[in-house]
Amino acid sequence: MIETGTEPESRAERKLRTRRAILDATLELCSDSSLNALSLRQVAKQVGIVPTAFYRHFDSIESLGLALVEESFDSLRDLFRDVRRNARADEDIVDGSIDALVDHVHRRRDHFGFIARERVAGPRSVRGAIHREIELCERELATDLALMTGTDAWTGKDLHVLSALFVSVLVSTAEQILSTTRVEQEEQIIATVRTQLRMLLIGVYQWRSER
Amino acid sequence: MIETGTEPESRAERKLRTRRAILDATLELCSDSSLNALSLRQVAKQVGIVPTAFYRHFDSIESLGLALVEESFDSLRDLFRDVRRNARADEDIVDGSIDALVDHVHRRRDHFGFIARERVAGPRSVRGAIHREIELCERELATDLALMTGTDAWTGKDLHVLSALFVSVLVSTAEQILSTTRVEQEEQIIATVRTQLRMLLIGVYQWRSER
DNA sequence: TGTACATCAGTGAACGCGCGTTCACTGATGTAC
DNA sequence: TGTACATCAGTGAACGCGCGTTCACTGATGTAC
Repeated sequence: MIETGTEPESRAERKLRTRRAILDATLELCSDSSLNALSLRQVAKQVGIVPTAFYRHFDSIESLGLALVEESFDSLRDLFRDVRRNARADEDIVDGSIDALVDHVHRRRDHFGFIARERVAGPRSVRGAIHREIELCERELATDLALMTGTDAWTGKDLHVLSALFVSVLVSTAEQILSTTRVEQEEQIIATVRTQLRMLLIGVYQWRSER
Repeated sequence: MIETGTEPESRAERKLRTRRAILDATLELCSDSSLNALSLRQVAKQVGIVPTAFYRHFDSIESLGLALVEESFDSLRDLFRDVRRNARADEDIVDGSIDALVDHVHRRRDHFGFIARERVAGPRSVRGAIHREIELCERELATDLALMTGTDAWTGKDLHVLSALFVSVLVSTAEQILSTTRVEQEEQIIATVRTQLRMLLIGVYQWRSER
């Protein structure tokens, strides 16, 4: 059979495309509220399918939310991977990390906003899934930090504490970036977090864990 | 007229009591979701009034939300006042601040949870009101920090940056405390933030602003 | 290659229900004289 | 103090609408032979 650019989709391909459309419609529709305030019918309408067709793809808005947690954390892990790469290559770990953060938040506003909102206001199961994912990120970052600091001055516990602090600051910064649209305000947010991380780094360089 | 314990309420008193009941019912009903997912009828049912009676007290769920922002930030300012008092009196500023935080979050779980959720997932006007209030808190804290550090080593800008960092860490800690019910987990959260603040303080003591 | 049957994404009608808001009302409380 | 009237928090019926979910269905795609 001759392959052409306008090959008709298989049934599986079409289904996947509708599923994708549902995920995208949901991210758009709950972009300034929580999944709890979103109805299945709103999603179906936005996608252009009849409400009952929704059930061919997800059991409920809640299980759709769990799928979105997974793909949102793929974006967040992309960010962490870039931070790690910048930390190895670049001259300045602070600037490199902030650049990666800003870049990824801009590129996937939808995913980062979704995590920020559902983390505190989503359905219970979605909140739980997000908390587990964040803890995973903290542990992963702690492992990376161990390689950077050496194990002489830092206990594993303190590494996790520091990792959690970094994550807090990054989450908070991401939330601030998401809540502004003015460029000059964003630049100020970035300048602020840059200084904050530098203050923090001074403490980090001097720190010796109690044993 | 002789005052007795069972004096009949005036019309104004009764109205105030219903208003209070509406505010309390709302805090309870949206304790694990956003105002956007809450209906006027649910609130009325919980209070024990007919749905239309709601309008005698508030225009909409949204304006009710703005009233709750005000009273929630009264609780948050109480916390800040206690932190300030502990900072003056106590031996250790870190322990004192954390004690005050934990105490206030426990006492007004409803208010702190409300701020945490509506800050990111509430109606636009409510989010705006919360952001303004948080900025006010940061500025107030920056003024206090100026008195503690002296103005020789710190610019006003850096004081605000540091203040914002403290607020970020406190907000993040409050959110973690709110999302757990297990005592041992809470103790770990507290131990973590204690170490985080100590790391940060090392940086703070060494910091000299660029001029 | 052609045919007969199976699969299944999406349809459309129907259900009972809770929604926000309107309206005219009731009756206890408050006020003016 | 007593009376006549005003105020207003709360009532209850009614409205049109969107909700989640059920069910039997359609018709294009996929598969077995």
